[in-house]
Amino acid sequence: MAKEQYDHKKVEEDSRALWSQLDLYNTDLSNTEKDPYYLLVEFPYPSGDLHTGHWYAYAMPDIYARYLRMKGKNVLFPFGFDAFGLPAENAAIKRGLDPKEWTYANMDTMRTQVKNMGVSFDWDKEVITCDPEYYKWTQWLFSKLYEHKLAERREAAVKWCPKDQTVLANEQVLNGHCERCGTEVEEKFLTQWFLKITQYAKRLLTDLDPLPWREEIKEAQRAWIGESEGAKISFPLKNIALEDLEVFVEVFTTRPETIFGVTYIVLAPEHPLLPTLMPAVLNTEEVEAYKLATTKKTERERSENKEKTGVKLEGVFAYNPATLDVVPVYVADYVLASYGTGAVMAVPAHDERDFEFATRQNQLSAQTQQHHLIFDFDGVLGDTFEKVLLAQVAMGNVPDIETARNHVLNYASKKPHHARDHSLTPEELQYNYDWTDKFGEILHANGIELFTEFVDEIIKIPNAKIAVVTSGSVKYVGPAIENSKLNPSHVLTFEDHHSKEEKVERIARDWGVNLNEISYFTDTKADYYELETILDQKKIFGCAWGFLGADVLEEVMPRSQILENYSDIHTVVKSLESNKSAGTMLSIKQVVVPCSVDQINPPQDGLEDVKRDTVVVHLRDKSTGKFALLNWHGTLEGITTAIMGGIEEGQTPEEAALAEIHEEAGLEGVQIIHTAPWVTAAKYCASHKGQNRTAHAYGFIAEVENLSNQKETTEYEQKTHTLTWVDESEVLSSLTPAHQKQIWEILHSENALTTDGYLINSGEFDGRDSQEAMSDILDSTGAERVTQYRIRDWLISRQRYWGCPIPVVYDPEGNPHLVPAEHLPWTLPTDVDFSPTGKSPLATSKELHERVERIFGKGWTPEYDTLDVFVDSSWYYARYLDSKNQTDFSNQAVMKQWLPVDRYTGGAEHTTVHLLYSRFFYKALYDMALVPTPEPFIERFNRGIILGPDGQKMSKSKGNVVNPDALVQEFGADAVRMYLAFIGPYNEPGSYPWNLGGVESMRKFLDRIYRLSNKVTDSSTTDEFTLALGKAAAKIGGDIEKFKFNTAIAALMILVRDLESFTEIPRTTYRELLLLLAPFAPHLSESLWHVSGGTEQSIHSTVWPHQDMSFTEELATIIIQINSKKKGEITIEREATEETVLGLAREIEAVNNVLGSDSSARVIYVPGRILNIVTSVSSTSNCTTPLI
RNA sequence: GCCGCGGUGAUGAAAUUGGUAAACAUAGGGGACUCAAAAUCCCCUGUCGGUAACGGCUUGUGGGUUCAAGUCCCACCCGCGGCACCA
Repeated sequence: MAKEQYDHKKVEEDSRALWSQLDLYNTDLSNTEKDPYYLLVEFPYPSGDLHTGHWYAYAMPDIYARYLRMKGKNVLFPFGFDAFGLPAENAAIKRGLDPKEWTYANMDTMRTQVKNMGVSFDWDKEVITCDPEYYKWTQWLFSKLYEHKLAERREAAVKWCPKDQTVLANEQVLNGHCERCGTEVEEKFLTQWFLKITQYAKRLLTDLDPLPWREEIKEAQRAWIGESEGAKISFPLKNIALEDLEVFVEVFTTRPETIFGVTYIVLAPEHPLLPTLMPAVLNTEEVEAYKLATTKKTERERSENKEKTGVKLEGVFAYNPATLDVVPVYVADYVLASYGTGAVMAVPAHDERDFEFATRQNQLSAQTQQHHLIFDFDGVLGDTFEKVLLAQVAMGNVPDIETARNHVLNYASKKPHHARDHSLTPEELQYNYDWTDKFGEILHANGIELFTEFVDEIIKIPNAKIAVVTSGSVKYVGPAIENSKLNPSHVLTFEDHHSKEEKVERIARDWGVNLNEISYFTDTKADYYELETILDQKKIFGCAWGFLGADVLEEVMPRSQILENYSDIHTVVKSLESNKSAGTMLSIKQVVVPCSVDQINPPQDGLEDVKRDTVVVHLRDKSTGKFALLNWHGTLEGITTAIMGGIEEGQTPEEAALAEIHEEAGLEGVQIIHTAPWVTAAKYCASHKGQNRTAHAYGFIAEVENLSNQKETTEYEQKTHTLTWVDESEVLSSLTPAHQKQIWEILHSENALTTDGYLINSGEFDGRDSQEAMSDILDSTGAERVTQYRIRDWLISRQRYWGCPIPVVYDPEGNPHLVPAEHLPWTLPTDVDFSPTGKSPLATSKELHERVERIFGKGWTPEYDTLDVFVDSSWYYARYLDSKNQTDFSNQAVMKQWLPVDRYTGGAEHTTVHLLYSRFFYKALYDMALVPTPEPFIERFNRGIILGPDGQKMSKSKGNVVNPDALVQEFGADAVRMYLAFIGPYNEPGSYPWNLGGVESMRKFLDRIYRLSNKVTDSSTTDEFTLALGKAAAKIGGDIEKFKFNTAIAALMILVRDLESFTEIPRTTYRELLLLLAPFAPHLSESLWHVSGGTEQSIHSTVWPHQDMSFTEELATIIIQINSKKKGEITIEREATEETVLGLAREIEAVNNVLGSDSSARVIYVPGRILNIVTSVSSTSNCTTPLI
């Protein structure tokens, strides 16, 4: 009589002894009779302790390995150690241990622990990367890569971990921190070894597509490789005199079609061209300071600082090959030196980052350079003069206005002379002013009003320092100044003989500002000419205030525009500068118009396409905050839009907007408060005109003070639409046409416009689709189409000790040479100082130096760096196939049979590091005909993470670590394995909190199977048992193949529960149950196998029960539904006809009622599944109990 | 921000790929055996109404397609993961 519980310690010991005696898992790789299957787990770093994660990593694939063997496969399931790495070295530094001894001792411990899990690894194939037998071949493969120009030594900016005192590969830097220790990485410029993974970027990408991996793994790799299609465009550079510098900046862009919108060029601070350009740069100090500041910043600081910084290269310009414009050149660290060409063409209108930079740059220049305003009226105002002249006529001093004007012109003819010749004495000048004296009193009377009005506006300009310059005619302006809001500090008084130069210099001195920070408003042509030689032309604002030279000054800025805008100096500057691309302010020029197609009236084929300019105005009622919308009637019934209409000939968009508000809403006195930054378009068919239209829309937000003086609109307007007011939050959802929604969104966006559309402001390409025109634009600019990758070459040098020595030596001239194959393995010296100094520990080895000189000659020196450990692990799966081979890295014949790996399981953290490196390495070997296939792994499963019972990641500091050893002691290895298998699906990226009761419940389940042996008899099996076993075997087998161990165990539980309901179980049935249990609980199943049968053979070398197909035809449960609600069920042969089922279903009262009362009832029958009766008659009657 | 994956009871999770939602467990409740406890066995356990038979509702939210939707389509919300100034 069996006991209640099994003795897991004895069971496990006995089983292990048997397996070792039978040498069960030593795979014969040369066996060609059985189908080979290569199951690979990521080999561990020998840290010395085995935790829950290791159990999960090895015991789960073991279920599959055991299952596959039972299915008759020749399974290779090898194990080894990724034994080079920092912890060994740190143990050496901290505790004075020998890294080698420490590592080998840890491996001994881990081997025992792994064996206690009952994992069926083939230890015979074991690989240890720090073993010279292994790293000899790592070195040999490195040599091959070097010979094929895939390994290269070069100087580059590299990531440096100050804590680990070594460089890191890009893949080992997470968010600017060292992946291993979390220390913030620094940037250094060093000569290091690289593997040219970038050459394989394209193939790593395309070969990914057919792999049956989970999408998130493939996506992660794709993102890491980061392919983008674009073009390289060359911009010639010019100096301040716009002479060619014979230097070209090449930029990379993915949107070459926006080249007409380029307003500046940006170079990365590390751009190699920069030193060449410096002689042409005027502000060298500023540029050097910026470069220094950025190189001091860490990568993290650079990207954390959201504000984009940069400096302009004064005196250097780039020539846009498309627009033939000259644009400024900046140095800014938002451009990365290591990507593309390290330079970009900035299109602020259509690129988010350029937009940010340009906006910020414009804000800065507005702040720093527009603060000092000078208004110089020379004492006379043009409009005043007109009034004065009229007054003179009226008073009879002159007969007519013509005569009056001639007096004035006579005066004026002397003015330019006096302005240029400052040798005139005040006495001499006095003569010229006699004429003006005559007008003095009248000026006094009439001039004040206009001046005061002007000053009132000027004074509102925020943060502006204002000076009003008066001159000899101060006696006329003086009273005006007194009458205005100006105070004495606003006024500087000069004599007429003072030149403009003197004036400006004094202003600068008195205010303590730079000349280039002064903006000058003047009113005369003469002043303008003279100022030109002193001030930057762009800072002079002629406003045609004076009565002369209006023609010239109006060209600079029309007076009407000044009047319109002078309350906002930023607007003045912006609109002025947008006309001059080389100005201080960066223009933001839209070249792509997003275009939507009207859904209700789409354009029709064969009609003429007419362009039309329209306005779309969102009118806001200031008192309620509601917005006006139009509900259209007639043919446009159901459409809701904002106020809208066409722009008539000669109208500005603003004028049109105000006119439409008047027409459609009957409102006046409306203010435009916001203008959409971008023009959008819609295509539709104007069927009444028989034409297709492309409507450009200028969006506006306008505001109305009050609705009290709203007037009736015309009858026509009233008929076509109704005006409604809605809350701001409802506007977007109320608008019906997509284009209207788009305008609303653009009115509220402060971003660049990154969508596609058609081109404007693009010369000959205007009107063409931006995507379609791209290739023609490329051709016209002589651009080169290129594909760029984000991935960088793999930096493999490490300034550490415990790694594979790079098999390179340097001749006395410093040139690298491979260590010849006969000297491999190029062994790691032992006489070294481990302490991390930033220099490689190998440099301290006397033995290494002597070895090099002995072999290669005097003056030759060794390479001191060791290889990144990821090189070691990039090919270990090939070594498993012939791990003891002395003459080759593996075995070609065996590789041909066994590679690629059929299924590779591991952690998600290796997706972009180990997995990508391995694929690259393997492809490189494939190209050298060293491995048989281009991809190393057919399937890749990333396992989930086991969390602590608190749902947090297990860590010693949190005290939530589950120790598997203690659980194994108490419940046995099989229970721990099964609990892990049951916790959830393995091949999903989830995470599972450890449930403390879980292992115990699994143990109880195992005990139930153990106790079931009490019921075993030698009676022969019945169909019932055969059917149940067959079903379970198929289900469990299928689930194991999919790594859905949780549902496999559920099926096993159901089987056990069913068997428990019998008082007697046939021996064959019980033994088949044990077979199904074997992959999950290898020890217990082995033990029970022998107890119940007495065979000498291991259960793990027997065959998985197959489902007897003659028992698969079974009854099906058919669900009877009325209107898709379950009313009962019928168990019947799977193939039963509709009539049969319906006949039986009639016995359900509800069904019968329906079929009796509703002759139109429809019946849907899916054989083996469902019978659904669809009726409009409600089946209120209660249904009877289900039938058989 | 972009990309990917996901969202189902108190919890881990199932669901023949469009066909009985919640299998199998854990936790909880009740019972049997026992002087008692452990062990073992049995029953209940999505939610609302009802003593019950039974009925209504329910797979993040809102729509849609369909005889039928956790599963398909559209919009949105939330969580996790990857990339992130990559032009």
